[in-house]
Amino acid sequence: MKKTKGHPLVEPSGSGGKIALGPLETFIGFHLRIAQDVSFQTYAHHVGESRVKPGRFGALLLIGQNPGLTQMELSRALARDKSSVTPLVQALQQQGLIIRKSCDVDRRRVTLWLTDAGEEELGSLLTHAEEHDRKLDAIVGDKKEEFLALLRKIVNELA
Amino acid sequence: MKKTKGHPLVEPSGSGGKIALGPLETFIGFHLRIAQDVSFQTYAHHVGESRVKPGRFGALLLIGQNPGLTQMELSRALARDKSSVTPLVQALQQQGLIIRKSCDVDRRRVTLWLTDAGEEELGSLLTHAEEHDRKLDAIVGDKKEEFLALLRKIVNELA
DNA sequence: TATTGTTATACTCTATAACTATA
DNA sequence: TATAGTTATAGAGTATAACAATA
Repeated sequence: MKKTKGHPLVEPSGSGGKIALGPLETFIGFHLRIAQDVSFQTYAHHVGESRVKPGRFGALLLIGQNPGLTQMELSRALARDKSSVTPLVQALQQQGLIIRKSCDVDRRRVTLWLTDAGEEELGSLLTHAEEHDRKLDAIVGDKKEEFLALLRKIVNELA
Repeated sequence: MKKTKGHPLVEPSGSGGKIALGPLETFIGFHLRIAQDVSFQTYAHHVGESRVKPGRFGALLLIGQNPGLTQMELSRALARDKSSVTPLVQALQQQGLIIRKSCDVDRRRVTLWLTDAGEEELGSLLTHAEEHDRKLDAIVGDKKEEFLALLRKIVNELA
């Protein structure tokens, strides 16, 4: 992906972007999608050649914040099917970032724990994420709390 | 995916959601991601068994709003590589929703046009999208303009 | 019977690189 | 040389269904 000056779909008019959006101009869902896309791609580019793909960062962080999390709990937290979690945690294990222990009280369950390397990697990823989010903070400015409140409201009323 | 009551990650505390988020609590990027995810899944579920996947809606709409768009223009507008656009437009063509004509003035180019069926399908998709976005409107309320302005600002300053 | 996790399988979306044809 | 589009190919990410082990 080339680095562009301004997003082709949400450009200040007159700058040469001639694509018409029609009804989408005022769709919240559409702008949410583009903003998330740009934010994610910027972050992914920033992290670059990290060993941990952006999509795995969330899992690593949830395990770090909730040691002993089971795969089903992780599945629910990520809102992904359990069969999608299996290859994810296997990859993290293979990278030496987590260990998986079977649960004593319910031997069906697998609990997840960060290794020392996992803690270290998570710390590094968090540093990058914080840098990225500081850019977003600067853009949003003093509207941040209001903005976050609306995003949370969307999540809670739609889910 | 099961229909859940409240998103597992952004739940009013005390409702049984015991997953800790740590630093993510105040990350704009994180909340953007979850909000977009929920919004998208709600829309996808709403459209249901449509012939056109949510991801193709954007392309169909851009062609509808910009008749004669070339594949490269579509590629830039969607911020996707041209090689990703080829199978996309081929699928839309196979569904009888668009036609592709080679451009007279530059015979390398392919221009894209909706068929009557494409117009009809787009109309139906737009109706669903509007219904979905009305839910978002209700959630955001009178903060909508401010909210959209922030989303646009994120896109323009990050891209 | 219900739940946890795995496996087999498949589909979508995306990209890189090499190619053709035009310019 | 540079651009528009295709093809071959590969890699994430995801889901459904059938399964084994356990509750």
